[in-house]
Amino acid sequence: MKQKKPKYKQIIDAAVIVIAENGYHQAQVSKIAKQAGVADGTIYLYFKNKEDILVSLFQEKMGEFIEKIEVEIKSAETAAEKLYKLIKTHFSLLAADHHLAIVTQLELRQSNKELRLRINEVLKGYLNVVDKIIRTGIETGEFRDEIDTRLARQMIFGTIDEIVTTWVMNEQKYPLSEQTQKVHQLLINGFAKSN
Amino acid sequence: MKQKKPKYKQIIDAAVIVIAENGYHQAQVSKIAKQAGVADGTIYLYFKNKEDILVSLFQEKMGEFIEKIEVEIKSAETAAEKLYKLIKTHFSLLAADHHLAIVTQLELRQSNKELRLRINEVLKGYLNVVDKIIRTGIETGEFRDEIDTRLARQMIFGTIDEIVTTWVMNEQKYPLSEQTQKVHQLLINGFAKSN
Amino acid sequence: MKQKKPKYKQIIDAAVIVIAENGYHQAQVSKIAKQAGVADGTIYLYFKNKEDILVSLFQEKMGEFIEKIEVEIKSAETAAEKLYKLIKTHFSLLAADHHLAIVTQLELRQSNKELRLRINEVLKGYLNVVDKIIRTGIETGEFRDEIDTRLARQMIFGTIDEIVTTWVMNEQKYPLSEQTQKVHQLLINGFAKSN
Amino acid sequence: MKQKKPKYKQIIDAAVIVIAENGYHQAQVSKIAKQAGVADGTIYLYFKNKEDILVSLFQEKMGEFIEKIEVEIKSAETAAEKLYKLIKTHFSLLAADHHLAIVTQLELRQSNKELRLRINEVLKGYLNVVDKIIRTGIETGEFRDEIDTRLARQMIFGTIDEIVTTWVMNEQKYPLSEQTQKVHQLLINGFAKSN
DNA sequence: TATGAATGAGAGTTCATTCAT
DNA sequence: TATGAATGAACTCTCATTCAT
Repeated sequence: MKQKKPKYKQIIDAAVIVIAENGYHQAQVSKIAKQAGVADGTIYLYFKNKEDILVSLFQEKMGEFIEKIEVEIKSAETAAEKLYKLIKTHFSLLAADHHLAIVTQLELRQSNKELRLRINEVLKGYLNVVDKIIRTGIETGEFRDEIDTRLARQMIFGTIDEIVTTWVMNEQKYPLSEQTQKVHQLLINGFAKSN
Repeated sequence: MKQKKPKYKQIIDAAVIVIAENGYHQAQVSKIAKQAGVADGTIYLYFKNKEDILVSLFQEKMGEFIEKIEVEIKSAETAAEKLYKLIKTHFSLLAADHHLAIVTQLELRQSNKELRLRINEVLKGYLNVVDKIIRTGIETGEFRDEIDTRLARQMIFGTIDEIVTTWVMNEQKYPLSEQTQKVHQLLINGFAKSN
Repeated sequence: MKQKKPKYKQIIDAAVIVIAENGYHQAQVSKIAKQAGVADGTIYLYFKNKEDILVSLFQEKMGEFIEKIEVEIKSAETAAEKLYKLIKTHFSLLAADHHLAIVTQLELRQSNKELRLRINEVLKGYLNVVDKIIRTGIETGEFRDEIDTRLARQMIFGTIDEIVTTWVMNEQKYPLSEQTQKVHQLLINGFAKSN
Repeated sequence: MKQKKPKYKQIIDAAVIVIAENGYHQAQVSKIAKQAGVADGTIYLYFKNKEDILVSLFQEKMGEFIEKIEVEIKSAETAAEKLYKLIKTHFSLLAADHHLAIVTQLELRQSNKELRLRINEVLKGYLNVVDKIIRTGIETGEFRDEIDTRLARQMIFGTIDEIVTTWVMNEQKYPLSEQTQKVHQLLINGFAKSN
């Protein structure tokens, strides 16, 4: 059913806008339909239910997100460089789409436990990319080999996520990308062998 | 005035249990009242409205949380030790109260933006404690002095929070406290001067 | 938008019945919906809220009321005859619709001040009709020209209203229309030039 | 039980003030108690329930009202003069107590049917005074003897009541007493034999 | 495919009254 | 007499989803 027809993307984009501008709990299906320029009932020709819109939204956007990050990372040689590219791309992509930043950092977190579990499923793709960088770093000897991959991944994701969330909550007043260097330094120091 | 009468705490403790066991959106006032052993109307003799219960809950619990952490930290000499104590106490307190862990890591985050802003106000007390440790570390020369305090604080909080949340989402299957040493190592490496 | 669709009138008629039979404070929206044969939510497709049902009810019914009275009055020549028709039509219309009589004389008066102010707005249409009769009478020389129009209008409306209310409170045990002649006589004597 | 102790009157006067200033539906028992300077529970030592406060209020005030009117009327010779005194006193007493005017003309009418029936019981005392004047007028030959006493009484009461209510609704902007002469004229013309 | 009118379940909060002190 | 903490019943309105057209 869920075909990648124009209307499918149209509805998802409408959902991002409506949620960003009205907040999660004020994003009624009828509002999304209106924003998308379709009737309420039409939504249900493309999505099973409201939750399905949100999960699909996250899948679509996170899919693009991961794709772009993987492209960037490929061109990097060392694990440290790859981590740098990951942070930079993560920051850039969200800084470039304010609506999306609000939706992923603030609004979608208000969803119930069940929906958040499904979102976490999608998030695993991102976390796998992080894991790969860490393992690469250990294999190449850049990172200390007693590092616990899961903890390292949680540190990377937790740090980046917290920084972006604070930035969104402060209404994106300062440039996010400029923090890349420092954040990268802090994280790398945590992993790297001391020389 | 909202005095710390027995019934006040009784209702807050009931709220923690009800929210943890039923989820944020299924935690009706009547359920909390029943759990607390009072009539629905009695709730409103101690709290202005439902939101007030939740903010008060967070204030009370976070207050105790910060108090206990500050006691532990005082007895530590170095900034590194203080950070160790902070992580250990944070992990221990949540590991010791499964209900509270669920409520703070998962359920309370489903609240709307307004309530989350008020919760963030309370959270600032915790973040100030972290800040103090970082500044101490810089002053004593344990930490590199080019460290950005805000980013370091976000790294510490983001990392700890992500670890605890994952742990709660995995239904607290593995011991949290045992991670203290490794987490501390990762973070300290990020801050410490290399020798 | 509030179009005069069948369902709009259907709900208003249901409201009259429910309020007359249960009383103002026992006329829950769900009861009105049931009586109208629609779902609770449907009410809100046609009315903004409960108060809007009541104001609309009064507007609709008073609108018809005034229309019918104006038709009757037109065919009368003298001011005295016009007044006679007004009283007669007023009595007849309420005597013909017991439910409506109860609602307008007893139940709707229990509404709060704000709603009553809005009802009074609607009532002005009726009072204007009365005023016109009085002014006509003065102009044609039937009525004494030192008469204070406002007081005369208050006498006419106050008298009619009090008579109808008493009649409703006495459970409409005696025929209302038969009083027309006497009431008219009393009022006209108040206004007419003595010969 | 209902002894005329100071506290009994104290509570009734508090009720008048609270209802006048807050409106019928915002006049909670607790507010009346506070205004009277007693505890909520104390109210129930002097009144059976909330309705009893309102009926008693009406009884007390209407009692004084009738007493004063009867005193004034006694000194008048003709029925016409008696009617004049009645109107004048009615207007004066309400003009002298703005709170009471609001309560009797606007707020108490929002009570439910049952309470209004009990209030009407009390009102009968007033209506009897009116009746007596009418009968006197007929007996002395001042008034036409084909007059229907009930209708005449309804005309008198309806007219006066409507005038006072409009005056209260217009926030008592113009002097009420000055209308006495004209109102009296209108009514008397209705009843008097033409010469 | 597309529409949009209709559905109906579900919960926070107030306040008159009681009763142990 | 006097207190005031505690009680608990009661109701409007929203919004995801359906289905006849």
